[in-house]
Amino acid sequence: MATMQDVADRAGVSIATVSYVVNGTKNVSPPTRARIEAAMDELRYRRNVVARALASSRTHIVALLHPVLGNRLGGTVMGFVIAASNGARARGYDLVLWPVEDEEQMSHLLAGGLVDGALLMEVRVHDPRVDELVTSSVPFALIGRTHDETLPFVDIDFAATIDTAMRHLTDLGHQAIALVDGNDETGWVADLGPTVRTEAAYREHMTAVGGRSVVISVPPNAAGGIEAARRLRDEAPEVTAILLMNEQAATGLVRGCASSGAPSRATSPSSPSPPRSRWARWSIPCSPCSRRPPGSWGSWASTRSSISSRASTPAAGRCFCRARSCWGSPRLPRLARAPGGAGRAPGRPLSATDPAP
Amino acid sequence: MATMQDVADRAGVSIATVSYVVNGTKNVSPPTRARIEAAMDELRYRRNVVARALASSRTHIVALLHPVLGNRLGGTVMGFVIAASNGARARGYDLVLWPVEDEEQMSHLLAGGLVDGALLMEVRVHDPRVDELVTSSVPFALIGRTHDETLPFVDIDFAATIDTAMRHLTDLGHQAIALVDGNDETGWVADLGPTVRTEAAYREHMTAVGGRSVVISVPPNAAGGIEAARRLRDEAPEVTAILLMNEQAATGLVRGCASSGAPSRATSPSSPSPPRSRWARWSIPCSPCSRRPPGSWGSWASTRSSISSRASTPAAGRCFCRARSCWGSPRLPRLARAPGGAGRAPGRPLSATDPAP
DNA sequence: CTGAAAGCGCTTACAG
DNA sequence: CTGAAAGCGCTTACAG
Repeated sequence: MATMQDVADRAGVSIATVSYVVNGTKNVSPPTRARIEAAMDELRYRRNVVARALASSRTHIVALLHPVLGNRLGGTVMGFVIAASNGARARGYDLVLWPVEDEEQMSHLLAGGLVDGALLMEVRVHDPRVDELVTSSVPFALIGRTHDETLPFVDIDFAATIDTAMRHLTDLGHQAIALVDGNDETGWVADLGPTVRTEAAYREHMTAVGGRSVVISVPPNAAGGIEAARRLRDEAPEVTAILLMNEQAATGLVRGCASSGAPSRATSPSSPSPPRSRWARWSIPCSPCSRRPPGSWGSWASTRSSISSRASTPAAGRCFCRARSCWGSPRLPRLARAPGGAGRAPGRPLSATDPAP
Repeated sequence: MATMQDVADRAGVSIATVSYVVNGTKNVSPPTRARIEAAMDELRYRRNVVARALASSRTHIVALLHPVLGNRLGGTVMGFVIAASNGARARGYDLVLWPVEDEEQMSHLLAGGLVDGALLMEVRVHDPRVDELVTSSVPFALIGRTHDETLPFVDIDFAATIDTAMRHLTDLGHQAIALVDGNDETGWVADLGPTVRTEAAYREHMTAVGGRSVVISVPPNAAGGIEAARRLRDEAPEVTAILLMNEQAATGLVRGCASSGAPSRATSPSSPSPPRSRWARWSIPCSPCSRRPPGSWGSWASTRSSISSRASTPAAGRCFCRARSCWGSPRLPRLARAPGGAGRAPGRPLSATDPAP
C-alpha cells in the first residue's frame, strides 16, 4: 500500500504538500496539484485513516451503539440507522453500528479514542450507559431519552401517538381499552423509554375519561402475546380494544385472541351466524395502510407504534401509526450552544466543522 | 485522558515497560507490575487504540459489511451478526456492523487500514463487492457465497432446505407446488445466493419428480406478496402449496391468497360449510414451532427458509425451517492453508494469532 | 527484567 | 505556494 511519502517522492514534492491536496487544506498551484494527483492515481494511493486519526485526533467515525439483543432489528430501528448513516456521510463521517452489551464495553470503546461521536439506541429511563456517555469526553446524542431531558436527544412523541390511537378507538365506539406492553425478567424492557412513556400517557388518558386502566406487560415474543391474550380474557373480559406497544408479541397476541373463540367473518354477507368470539376481527394498521384492503390483515411488525384494535367498523384505510416525532426538538439547538467550550465537550451535538481539540 | 507516558512517569518506569504490562507481551517483575497497575488505576488509564493500531498495524476490529437496504434485519441475519460478534470478542476482536452502499465505499474502507478483517453479508452470485474484497489485502470471509466456491465462506445449505420442505409437502399429498421468491428492479435480489440456489434446487426437484416448475418472483414487500397471490391464481390455478423464499412478502402473500376467496375453517367441526377458498388454511412453520398449536398461525418473518403450505393436515408440531447449514464447511480449512504467504493474504480466513505484517 | 530509540503514516503550525 | 520538522501515542526489536 503506497504511502504519502511514496506519492511525494514520485511527484517531486514534500509530504506536506501531498497532505494539503489530499485534504484540500491549503491552496496548491495547479501544476503541482496535477503532478500529485497523477502520482496518487498511479500508485493507487489511499490515505491511511489510522495515521490520520492519530495525527489529527479525529477519526471521522460515529458509532451507533446498539445493545446486542437477540431480537431482529425492526423497521423503526432501521429507519433511525439509515437516517443516521446518511446524515453522517453527508457530513464526512462514517457511521458504524457497534453492538455493545453493557456500559463496561462502552467505556472501553469510548476511551479508546476510536470514535468522534456516539449515538445511543434503546435508551432506558434509568440508563447506566448514558451515565457512562456523560462521563466520557465523547460528544453524543440519544435516540430516545432518559428521565433527564436536558441531555441531547431525538425521540418519538409517545404522548401524541397514544393520543392519536385512543382517538381512533374511541371514534369507533370503544371504551374499555387495554394496553399491552413489554416486560422481561431483567426489567430492561419495562424501563425502556417507549414502554414507560406510552404507559404513562395511556393511564393519563384513561384517568381523564374516567375509565379503568388495564395494562398487561409481557415478554417481547410470541409466547408473551399469547399470555397477554389469556390474561385479558381472564382479568379484563370487558375489554374490546387493545393498544399494542410490543411489536414482537403481536403474532402471539392475535393468535391467542383468535383461539379464545372460533374465528368468524362478522362482515361477510354469506355468513349468517354471528361472531362467535369477542375477537371476531382484528385489524393492525401499519405503514403501508393505504394499500391495505379495509378489514384485512395489515403487515406485521411494522412499527412499534402499531395499534391493534377490534375494528367492528373497518378502518377504511386510515393509518394510525405515523407517530409524530420530536426530530429537531428545540432541545438540540439549545444544547448546541451549551457551555463546554472547546474540544469534545460532553452533551454537545456533533458537528462536521468542529475544530480538532 | 492519561497517556502511557503519564503512567510511566508516575510509576517511575519507562514507557516500554508500561506497554509490556498493558499487553502482557513480556514478563515484568511483580513489584514493578504492581506499581504500574496502581498508576494506571489512579490515572484511569485507557490505551489509545488508534495509536496502538498505527504502531502495530493491527486494529483488532473486524467489519461486518452489510448493504444499506431499507429492510429490517431479520432473525437469520441477526443470528449471524450476534454469532460473529461473540466469535470476534472471544478472539480479542471487536465486531462492527458497517453499512456499505457499494464496492466503491467498501474499497475506501478496506484501504484505509481501519479493519483487520471483513465479513460480507447478502452475497450475490456475481458480486462486485467480493471482487473488491479479493483485490484488497484484507482477510475476509463471506456469509453466503458467489459462483466461485473456492473463496472462504459459510452458508446455509439451500439444497437440503428445499429437500426437507418438498418432502414435507409431498408427505402431505401435495404435487403442484410453486416457489415464490424475490426480485427487484435492479436485479439485486434475483442474484442473491439464497434466491438463485433455492430456485435451482426447486427446479431440479420438480424435474426429478416430473412436475411443472412454477416460479413467481416478486419484490420483497407486502405488495409483492399480493402480486404473487394474484399471479398464482391466474397463471397456476392447479397449485395447492407454496414454498416461500421471500420473507418480506409473506404477509402480502397470505393476505392475497385469503382474499382470493372467503376464509373458512375447514377443520372446525362447528362449521358445516366446505372451504370456500383453495387457500382455506395456511400454516407457516417457523423456529418456535414446538410451541405452535397445530394449524394455527406461526410467527411471521421467522427465517428466510420459512415454508408456507396449505396444510390440509395440521403440521403437528414439526419444524421445517431449521435449515441445515454449511458452517465449518471443509472449504474453510482447505483455504486456511491456501497460498498467499505471510501477512494478510486475500482469501485467508481470519485468525487471532496472525502475526503483524 | 528494564530502557533508549526508531518508527508506524499522517497533520499542522511555523518559516521562508 | 512549498517544505522542514515536531508530534500524535503507541509497539517492538535491540541492548544491557
